Amino acid sequence: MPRPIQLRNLHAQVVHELGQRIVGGQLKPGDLLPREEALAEELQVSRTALREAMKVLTAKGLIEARPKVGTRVREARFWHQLDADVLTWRCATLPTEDFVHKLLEMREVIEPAAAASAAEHADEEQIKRLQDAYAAMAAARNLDEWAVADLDFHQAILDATNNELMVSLFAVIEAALGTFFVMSAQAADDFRYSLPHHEKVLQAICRHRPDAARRDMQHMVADSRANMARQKRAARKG
Amino acid sequence: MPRPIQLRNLHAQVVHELGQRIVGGQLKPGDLLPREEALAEELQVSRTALREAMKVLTAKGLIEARPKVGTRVREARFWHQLDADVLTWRCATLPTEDFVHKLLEMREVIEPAAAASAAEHADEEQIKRLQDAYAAMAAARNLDEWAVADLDFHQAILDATNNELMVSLFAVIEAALGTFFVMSAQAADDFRYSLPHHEKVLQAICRHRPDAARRDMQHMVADSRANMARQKRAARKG
DNA sequence: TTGCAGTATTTTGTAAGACAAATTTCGACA
DNA sequence: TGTCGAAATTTGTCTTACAAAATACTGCAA
Repeated sequence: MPRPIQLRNLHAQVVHELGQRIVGGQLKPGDLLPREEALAEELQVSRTALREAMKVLTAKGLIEARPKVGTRVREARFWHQLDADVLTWRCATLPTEDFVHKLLEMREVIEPAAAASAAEHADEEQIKRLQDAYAAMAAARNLDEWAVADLDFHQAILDATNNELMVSLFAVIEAALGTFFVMSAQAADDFRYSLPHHEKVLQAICRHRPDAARRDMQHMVADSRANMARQKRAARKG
Repeated sequence: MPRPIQLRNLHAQVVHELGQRIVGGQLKPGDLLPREEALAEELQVSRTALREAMKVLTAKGLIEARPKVGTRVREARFWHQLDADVLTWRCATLPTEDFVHKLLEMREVIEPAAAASAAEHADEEQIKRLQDAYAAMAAARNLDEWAVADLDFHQAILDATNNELMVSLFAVIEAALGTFFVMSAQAADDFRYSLPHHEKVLQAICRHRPDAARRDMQHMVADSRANMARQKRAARKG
């Protein structure tokens, strides 16, 4: 008996439901939502709960409400694309090739710079955490364990920059790596292939060598891109 | 007669008011907000409007509500630091030297990469817009006109990457440039000093030279950093 | 027929009151 | 002293009512 996904709050569920409809393309920019009373009835919630959800979606730039005229879906250029929820909704279905490319471009920009900054600013505790994450990757016995440890590793690097703006970009890295994990789930045998790349980056950061850290991270992401392309070809021949 | 700042909606005003109190440090992480009924009375709004505002602040990661225990201000590491509102609230008062440094670090990461990507991906219309923005900068007769055109120029570059994730980083650039404009408001005589830098970047993008665009943009941001340091020294002595 | 003004209508915005659900706290009892 | 259960408090949800804003329409006059 598949019970419905229980998010903590009712309005959180509504946010998720409508957000997914919009970002997923079921509701298109320019579309007019049903009036609040009708939509509330359709979703089986009170107008109060619905409105709390709508305010959140408005804050994410997805919709725009005006008296008398109604509530419209905004153009995609107004969406807060870096918002963790928006990214999650975009990756809910397997992302398009185009979007995967954009995620990779972001990694290529963010991660080498973050690695360099981390090599410069990381304190001992942060380096310890990085080492722990690496150890967990080395010890991973399946793709799931690897994925958790890998995310931890990359987050630890962002944290080690000691720049909270950089840290907030983790949502993007998470989306990119998450997509990659899903795509490589089929070929799950050699999930540890990138461990040497991680070790190099780890060493460079431990030794406080920004340039080396940047270069090694560039290699890691470039390799990741190549691997993704390989996955794609395999999937096509499939 | 200074009328209160009229944001469109009541709850938008409440979002602004509470958001500023939190990000501005008047309410600190761990602090417990008054219960909804009391806070609503303090702010002279209904509980309904207050709750719509609280949901927005929750979505921005600033607060966390739980039944019986109340609503707490979350630790800064959970705040959505890239959110345009959060950035605005942080820059509402003149930012700390530390934060200015972090904004500059972000510019150094984002803008050279964006310029390179723009040189690769920009279409004719996007280049036209970039040229228009440059022309407006060249024609600017005061710091205000310059600021508008400058923001336009940098946004046009992000748009020309044709990567909506990159475009969403404009909120960060806007905060960084905005802070810079405020700081250099005193020495408003040579506000056009960086025009040659902009011209070089423009040319590189027009000619589709990614490497040149990256390098020239690096120079521009480095120069901006040097100028900021100069402002700071002047402010200390002055 | 066309333009304008004023009115009607529709939709979101705000308020208020009641009750449900969750969670902590405190007390009773073993 | 420990554990279980009841009470109290705070957020969560629903309902109803009305205010405000903006469009659409209607009728009048030029």
